[in-house]
Amino acid sequence: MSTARRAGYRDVKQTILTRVRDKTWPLGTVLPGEVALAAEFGCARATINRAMRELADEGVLDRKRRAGTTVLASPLRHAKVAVPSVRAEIEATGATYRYSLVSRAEQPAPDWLRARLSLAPKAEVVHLRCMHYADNAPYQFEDRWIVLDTVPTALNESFETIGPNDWLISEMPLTDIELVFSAALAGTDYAAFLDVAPESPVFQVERCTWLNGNAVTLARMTHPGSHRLRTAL
Amino acid sequence: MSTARRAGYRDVKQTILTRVRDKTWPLGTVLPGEVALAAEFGCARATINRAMRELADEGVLDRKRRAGTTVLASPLRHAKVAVPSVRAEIEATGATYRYSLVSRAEQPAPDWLRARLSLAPKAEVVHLRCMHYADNAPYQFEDRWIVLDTVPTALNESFETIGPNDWLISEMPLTDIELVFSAALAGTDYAAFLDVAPESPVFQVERCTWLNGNAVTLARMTHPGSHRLRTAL
DNA sequence: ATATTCATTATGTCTATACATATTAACCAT
DNA sequence: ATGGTTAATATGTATAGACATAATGAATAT
Repeated sequence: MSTARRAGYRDVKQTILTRVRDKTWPLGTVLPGEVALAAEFGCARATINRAMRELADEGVLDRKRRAGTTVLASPLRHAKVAVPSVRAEIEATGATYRYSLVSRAEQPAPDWLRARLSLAPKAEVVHLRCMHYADNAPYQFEDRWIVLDTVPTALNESFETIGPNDWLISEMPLTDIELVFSAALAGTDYAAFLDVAPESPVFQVERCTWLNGNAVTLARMTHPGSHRLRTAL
Repeated sequence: MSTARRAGYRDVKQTILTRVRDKTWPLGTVLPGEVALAAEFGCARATINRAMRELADEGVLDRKRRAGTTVLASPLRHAKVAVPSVRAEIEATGATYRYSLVSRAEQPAPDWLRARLSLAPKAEVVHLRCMHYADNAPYQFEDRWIVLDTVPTALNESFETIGPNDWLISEMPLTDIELVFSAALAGTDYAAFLDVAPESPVFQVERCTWLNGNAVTLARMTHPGSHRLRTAL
């Protein structure tokens, strides 16, 4: 009558999750060991192991050798933020993407940037300013600094037809990303590029990327305040 | 001479990652099958499987039955955003946390909220307005709506000493979260609470949470524009 | 009391094997 | 050509058994 196939790791995960959610196993509970659960579910220890390991990866459980598996405090502490390239972000909405280079300069890294990225005193960077349009409406103004010590090939690239983000993705491996979100006022500079009033709010995302501890690039991306970064999980 | 223990799944992961990064296996490459790699690394197929599966989970590889495993475009598409409670967020910086309830009202859900959370026409909500201080300086103004159909116990809670977020965490399980980040102007209302000028920018995070498809609560959290939400991966 | 040693225990990882399942490519009939 | 059937194939999942490793707590020595 029932569809009871043997329990797979998904079934086990689901059941454990339910028991955590309905407080059958409240906060801090140490769950039965893998062998015990394997007996209960009638499956192999490896199956229980995978279920519990994945729940631990997802932040639901905490596992320690010898100590056993415990229920963690807040089941949902983390959300994933998609970090698509602007192009992908725009094209995903069905709009037409257009890129335009505003300026390009090779220069010594300004002090604030050296401090921010822990650069050497005489580090050189390429500073780009770019615009990204969605259906010809201003979508994002991008201030981009690329560290030449880490990415020397940036010297030979004009960035007139390809955006720095798309170029870097195809050119450079990355190991770390740091994101900072904040709000600011448009001011005269951004206002002109984004076609909004200087006293209107703008939404900024700063993205630093690193390769094995060496700074690769810093991007400061500015959107009209009406822009919304949506994410789920 | 070499420390060559038998390759574990971590070693396999590392080696594959290196080959992806140094373009030994460029974008779109279909990697050798699991059996072939198992032979190369001198380990069992399950070991290769785990390594590749985890890399797929991390967004480096794409796996399809029969089609094989391919190298994905952007090695870092997702970042995790920590969603701590305000209290934890403030106390993590070493500052003293203070909470204060501004207002509390039980009312029918306004139209925009009903639409936003897909509520029934006659749904009732508790609307709270709260302030969170770090070292007695305004840190966050919180507009909070709690859906009474889903959380009836909110009726009996005054929220005068405990913030709605802390209360909900201890009270309710959650299954889904949606976050929206944006920028806005303070305006007279927020300005007074956050102690900033009305024409200054504010940073807003809207958080909807759900339990099995039923809306639990919506929080609109407003910070002074200088606030920075930092995240890494 | 304090430190050291050591057995115990739960998880961590690997192996070899088996069967399931999605997808493609080749084949065949129309 | 077109459409449907089928076999081959790579991954997906499960199994039992084995050994590794970290953490605990008890027993022991200082």
